Amino acid sequence: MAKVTKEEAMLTRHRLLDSAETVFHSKGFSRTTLEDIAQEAGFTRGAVYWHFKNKSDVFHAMCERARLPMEEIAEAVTDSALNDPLEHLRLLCISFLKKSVEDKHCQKVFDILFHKCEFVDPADPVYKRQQEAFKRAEKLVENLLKRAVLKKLLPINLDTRMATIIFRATIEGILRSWLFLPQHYNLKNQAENLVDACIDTLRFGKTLQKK
Amino acid sequence: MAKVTKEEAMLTRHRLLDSAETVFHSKGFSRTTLEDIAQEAGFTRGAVYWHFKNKSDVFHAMCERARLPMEEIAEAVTDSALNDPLEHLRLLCISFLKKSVEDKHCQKVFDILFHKCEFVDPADPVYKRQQEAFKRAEKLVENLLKRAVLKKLLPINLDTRMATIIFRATIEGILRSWLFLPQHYNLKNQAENLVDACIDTLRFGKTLQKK
DNA sequence: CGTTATACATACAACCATGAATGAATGGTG
DNA sequence: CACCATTCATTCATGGTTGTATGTATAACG
Repeated sequence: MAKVTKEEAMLTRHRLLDSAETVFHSKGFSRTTLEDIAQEAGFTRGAVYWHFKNKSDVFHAMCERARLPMEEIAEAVTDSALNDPLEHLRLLCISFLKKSVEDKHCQKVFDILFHKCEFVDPADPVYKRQQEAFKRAEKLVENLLKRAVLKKLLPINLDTRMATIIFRATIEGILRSWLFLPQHYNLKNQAENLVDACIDTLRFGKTLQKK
Repeated sequence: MAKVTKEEAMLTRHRLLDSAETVFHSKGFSRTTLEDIAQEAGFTRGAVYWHFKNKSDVFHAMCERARLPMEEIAEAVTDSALNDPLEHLRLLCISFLKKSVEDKHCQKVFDILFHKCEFVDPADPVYKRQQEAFKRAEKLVENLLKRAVLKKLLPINLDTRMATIIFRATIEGILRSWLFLPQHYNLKNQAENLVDACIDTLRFGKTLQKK
């Protein structure tokens, strides 16, 4: 028993990543061994060490794989809301939240990133990934807010900097809290309302306006 | 060299917890050894095993110690804003955020809880602590919101449930994001504005009103 | 003032995960 | 068809951490 088709090899790679998702999710990053991951997928550690450098590399690959569906969403939204930056932001957040509820892969990976791993070494690729994701999200939001202001969809004197910070923090907080206690309420049903409420803050809040 | 005063023993206990804070914060929970904690404080593992059952027990004690200053804040606020539930909530959040910035102990512990440990086993005391802290915060917020509605400080038809969820998530998200990138902006200066913006959402948001 | 429990340091045994080294079997390639 | 690289399994050596057991000096106590 050894040596399979290239396709089969890619399949085992994905099975290993699936396995990593489940095991990381149930045991946490630090407590899972490569033995756990291999066994869950029906292989041995040899397979893992062939496809990946070490445990951190498995983690990195797992995150990278989960990134694609999210980017697809972003592109789909960009196409559908071309000239309305505020609607763009709205749809982006709603689909982001809904996707995190519906897609079990995304859900697990986000839950792992929020609650089942540690961010310690700033040189760690996963740490840098998160930092960049944060900054990218901020730039995206702030850019959309500024365009919305220009189009008079938001108050002319909106403090876009503070608005961005609080808006992004809210979306993140909503997802993180729900992942921590999913049975607490139905996020899938409430996603629109919650996002709309966030946008209300931008529209009607006096505190976020300068001077 | 052995056997010191009871006071000295209490002092070493606190020094070990200080040490735990710094080491957990710099290396993360899973990567820190009891040897690390002991050495940082100038003791050996024997001292740690005398004062605590194991590493989880150290962690638990560390959290427990950091809890007190936060509760003092809550009490101080309760005294100062007796008949204005909305102002109560406002002061509570502002002082909570400011304390997290000013008090280095609180800051480290929160950073550890957010980014440098894993929440896996629901039976783990620390996991349960967090769950209960979450639920307590929600009840506190919702209670204050309901009282504010009764006092006509907030719209009569406010959906307090959703309002609570989004409000608490925002405050948590703000703190977490700032801890992740503290140099991103000055939270201490902006705390009031951010909290006021959250309260604006409750006041002026149409989406959070029922029907 | 003698005894005992305390507050640590030191020493020891056991386990477990890692990473590399090796093996084996087959698919791809000329 | 022969050879080599691929894909995984198996084995081995190693180190590092844990928990406990033991040692010890002294503060607390009667």
